[in-house]
Amino acid sequence: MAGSKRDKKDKEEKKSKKAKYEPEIVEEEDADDVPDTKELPASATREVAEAAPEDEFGAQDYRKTLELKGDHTSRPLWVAPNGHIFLESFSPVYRHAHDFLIAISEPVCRPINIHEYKLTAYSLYAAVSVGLQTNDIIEYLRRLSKTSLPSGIVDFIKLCTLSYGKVKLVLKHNRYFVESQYPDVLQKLLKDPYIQQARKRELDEAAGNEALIAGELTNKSALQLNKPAGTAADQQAGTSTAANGADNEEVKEDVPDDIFELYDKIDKEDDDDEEAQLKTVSFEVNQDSIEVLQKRCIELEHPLLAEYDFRNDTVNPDVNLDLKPSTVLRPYQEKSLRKMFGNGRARSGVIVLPCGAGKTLVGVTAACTVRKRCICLATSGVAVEQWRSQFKMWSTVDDSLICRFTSDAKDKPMGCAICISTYSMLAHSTKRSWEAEKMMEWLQNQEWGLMVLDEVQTIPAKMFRRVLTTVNAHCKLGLTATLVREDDKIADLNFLIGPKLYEANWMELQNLGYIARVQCAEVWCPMTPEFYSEYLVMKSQRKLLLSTMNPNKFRACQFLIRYHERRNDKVIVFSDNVFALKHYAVKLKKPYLYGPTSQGERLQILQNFQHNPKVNTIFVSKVADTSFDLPEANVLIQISAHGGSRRQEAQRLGRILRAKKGSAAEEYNAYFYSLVSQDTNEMAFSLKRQRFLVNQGYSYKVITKLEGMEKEELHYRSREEQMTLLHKVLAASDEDAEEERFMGEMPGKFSSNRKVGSMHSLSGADDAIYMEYSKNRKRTDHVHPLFKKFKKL
DNA sequence: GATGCAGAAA
DNA sequence: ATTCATTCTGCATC
Repeated sequence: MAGSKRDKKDKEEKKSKKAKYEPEIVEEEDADDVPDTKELPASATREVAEAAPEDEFGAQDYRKTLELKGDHTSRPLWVAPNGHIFLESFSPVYRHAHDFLIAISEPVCRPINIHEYKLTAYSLYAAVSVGLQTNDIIEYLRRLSKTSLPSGIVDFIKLCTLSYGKVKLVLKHNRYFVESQYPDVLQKLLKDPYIQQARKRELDEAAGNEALIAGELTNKSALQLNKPAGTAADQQAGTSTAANGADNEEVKEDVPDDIFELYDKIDKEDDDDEEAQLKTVSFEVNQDSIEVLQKRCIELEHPLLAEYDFRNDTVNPDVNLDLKPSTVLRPYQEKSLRKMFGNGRARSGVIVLPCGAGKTLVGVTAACTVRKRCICLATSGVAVEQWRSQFKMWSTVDDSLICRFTSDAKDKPMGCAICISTYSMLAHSTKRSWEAEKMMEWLQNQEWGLMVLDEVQTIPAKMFRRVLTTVNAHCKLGLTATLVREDDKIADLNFLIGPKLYEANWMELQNLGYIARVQCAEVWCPMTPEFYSEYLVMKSQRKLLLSTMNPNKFRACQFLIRYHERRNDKVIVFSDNVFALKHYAVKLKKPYLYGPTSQGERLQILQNFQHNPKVNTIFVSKVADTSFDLPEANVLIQISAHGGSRRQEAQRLGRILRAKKGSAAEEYNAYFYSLVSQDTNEMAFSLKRQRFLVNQGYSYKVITKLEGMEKEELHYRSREEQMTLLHKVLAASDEDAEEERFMGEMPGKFSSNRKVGSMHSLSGADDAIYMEYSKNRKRTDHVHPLFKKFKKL
């Protein structure tokens, strides 16, 4: 066993050349400095080695290695030896298989028919920490699979899961301990120099015991594990499992029995998977070293599980906090909470739900379940207010128990049950006001039951670390809409907060009517000749401006606004570029809102948009990416977006995702347009931005011509108007970059650009191609270029 | 006291 | 590589 493990590791190291194994000892004099955690431990990121013959197209043929089962048609999965799993979404047991796969693997891509998942060490670690056991995983996978399981997969699962979940990090009396029921595991960990450093020694030595103190912290609670009672989550839990049962009955005949048998078994075990174990060994660790410790433990393949046995915590007082009887949770919200509280304790981790799907309610319910002091962190002051009002809306909490802590609202902290603050407030590094200083002291001296971290993906990792290390909480719950980032920092969440506990499938929520059904479209706007010739000569920053100010784009935007206003839709237009934002808004006589807009004015604009039937369109900058709710909007037009940020695209889509009422008859009830200037950088960026949503199953329709646009009276129809606009744009950009423009005129310097230009100026031919393209794809049934690859599947 | 602006930080 | 928007604080008002 140990031998095969070593082999595996060697193989991995060879495969990913960046794997670094020699630990560097932390410098003594720089105790504050956290060692570099950017590099993820190889054991955490590793994947299963590829082992299949490839043809010249990279397709792999497993017919020789895997045996197809006789009844394969009624089993939903293909498990490839490289750890990728393919699920038929039309299978009668789709739901079960999906729940299972979400628990053990990462979703890669979920278009209509076949969903792709990937087994990783992290995902298996997460599976163990929500209560699944090695044999269950293998067994269930085997039963769902159409073929025999690749032996490499079985080994990989064993390797990743057997050692996981055996060591816990617990907070007791405001001190941290590493705890385990397996003394040999702790012994092994303590041989590591990092972990030795992290260990707090005085205590053990004072007790005159060099070795581990066995049984010092006996885990009595393991004996009495009941499901949390009294919350709506539990009342609903019963009904929804009953519904699942009904599903089973209907389809059972078509499906091999073993699939259901095991599912029921796992379902039961999930609740009481822990056997009564009385011997627990532990050692104390320094709070400052927690992060190093966590990282090291992952590298040693014993990730620390952070669980909070809140119902047996007699040190911290219970707080009077319950959900209102009228509060009803949606099935997926319960499901995510059941992952968190599955064994009667609170597990730390991340819950991923799309915007508008009710993340806040999940957080509130978690707080009401734990019923200990709870600290909530949000990204902005506005969000803090929103959390407060949501707490009041869903729970019975008394106003006096909520304590806000922001620069302009500091409630009295004493005796409060819920503290809501911002990340920047807690992470503030420079001088604090007297009041803030006092408040921080108090916060740090508390032992918090639950820490809720909102919009966890947007926080810079550094700030995040500071927050996590200054405040002590038994359990951390991260909430987010998207677990993607363009940098690699997202994996840090895994050991800073905990594993992903639950991730919703956007398409599924859409089909069930919990979020709006969105039609995504990419509208291609040809550049006018004048703008394009300038575009070719400009440097990249101003290319951006020119492509967003493209008169044809403006006209498309105006047309779409008019079209949707006639249908009584509420439209928001996004522009990252402030100049474009103002110009569009002023020209179209619509209100706009951006950074410098004062708090009061923002409120006014938003309220008008919500209640005033005359204000149906607003223009917003990046500010609206996060922070405030726009519950009414159902049309979104994006005229400029910076870079290829998948997260931004997803977040913006989220702005119109709140389910709309009274439109069940229509196929779509929300619209998302991305206006793209043809032949510019925007095309490439737009493709990149869409990747996340495409993986979630959304499809983008390409529109090259908007029906009925000719008939409308729109701005910038004549060449004169367009030229005036061009001059205005150039003048505006000249203001801040005069010399650059001058350089642009010089023949030598930009010759290469000009060459590109001359190639593109053959674009008479290009136009012809696009014309043909649009003809083929006109109206219905277009296949976006992106989807070609899915068709092959 | 609230409001508004500058300056720093991330 | 830059821009934009954010949050703090402190100091000036009215």
